Amino acid sequence: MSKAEEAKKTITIENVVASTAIGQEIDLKSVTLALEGADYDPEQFPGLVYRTKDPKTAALIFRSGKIVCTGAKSIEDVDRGLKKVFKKMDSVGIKVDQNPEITVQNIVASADLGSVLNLNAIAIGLGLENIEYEPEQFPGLVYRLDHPKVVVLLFGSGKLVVTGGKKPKDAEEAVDRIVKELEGLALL
Amino acid sequence: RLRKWQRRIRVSNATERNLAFALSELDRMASALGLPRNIRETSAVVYRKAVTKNLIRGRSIEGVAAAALYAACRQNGVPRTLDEIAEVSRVSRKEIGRTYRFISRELGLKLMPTSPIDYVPRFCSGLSLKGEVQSRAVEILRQAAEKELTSGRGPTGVAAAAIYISSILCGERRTQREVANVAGVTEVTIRNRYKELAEELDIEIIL
DNA sequence: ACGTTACTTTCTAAAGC
DNA sequence: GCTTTAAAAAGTAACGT
Repeated sequence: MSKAEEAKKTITIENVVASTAIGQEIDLKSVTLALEGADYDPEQFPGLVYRTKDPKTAALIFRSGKIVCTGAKSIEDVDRGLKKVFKKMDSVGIKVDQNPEITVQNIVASADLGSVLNLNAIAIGLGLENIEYEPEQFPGLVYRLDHPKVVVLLFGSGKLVVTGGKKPKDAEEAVDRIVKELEGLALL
Repeated sequence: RLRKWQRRIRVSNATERNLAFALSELDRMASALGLPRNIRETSAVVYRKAVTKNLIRGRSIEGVAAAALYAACRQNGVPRTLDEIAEVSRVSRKEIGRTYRFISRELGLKLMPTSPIDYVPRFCSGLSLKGEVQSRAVEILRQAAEKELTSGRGPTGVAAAAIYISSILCGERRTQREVANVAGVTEVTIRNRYKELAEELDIEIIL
């Protein structure tokens, strides 16, 4: 089996960020008082923070009725988490459309290439103009891809992070390309 | 017609005033760090290029000047850490680092990551260590680079560890605390790096 | 010299300063 | 640009014991 196939098997989705909107304005003040565990400090941030334990997510609820859900480990968990948020809103007297459109905005995934990397050689090989590698500031090498449009963080251990994608397939394509480019340069 | 001329003169004056301020800022920081004239000139060149490409928009003159100085030190092979630049700047280390990344990319500076070797002469002189200790530290760092013991590690920490080992091997031992202070890293970092170097390079350290 | 916590980098939406 | 949220990677730092 190819190294690309092996690496793709190690992909783990670590965080999914999604946005949605209930079609209604919300009085965050009253919601804060009605929902236990709700954090709302308009001086600091205009959104109300509400956390769910299963799945573990954090929802940011805004006056406009727009909601951002972060922390889910899968797209399914985003839906489950938001369903719970909607139910809670409902129980507090806010009429919520139980099936609003949910848009995945960002997916963070990790993976393992299986062998250590020489980041210095990779920085030169992939081109200093396309890469950011400043070990004084951060141990990871930053590689921005155009297709798919994601950002990959490569580490000396061979592990990596792919972020910026909107679907699981973006991470797979990114790993595939990274492996092939590194193999082409004999750096993997 | 006349207004257009006045505007040009005004813009010109503002541009020249800003450039003069930036150059004096570069000079002030360079003096505080005791940097030689060639680096001050390099930093001025980098700053002028940034102005020519309109990279100052949305950024402070101090921030771009600090980033230009940081870049100039690296271009000349005598890097200062972001912490050292930040100490003589009014801008935060975080802001200098982000501005450096921006102008580096926009100006196509294509600088290689800082090598631990470039810190050896300065750190060694700060510890009053002789040339023999320096060359031995450099040799350790060359081997470390070949065995890929530097990927992702902070250059100053690796350099400090090599100097620590070298000082012991040469019979001019410096304590981890002394080396840590000169290199601007913690003793914990030196300990982690030197243990790794000693083991991977089969160097026996007898304390 | 441990252990723990926390900060560095990347991404993304939200409303408002 | 900033503010807040979540998450991983690995290095470094700063606490406390």
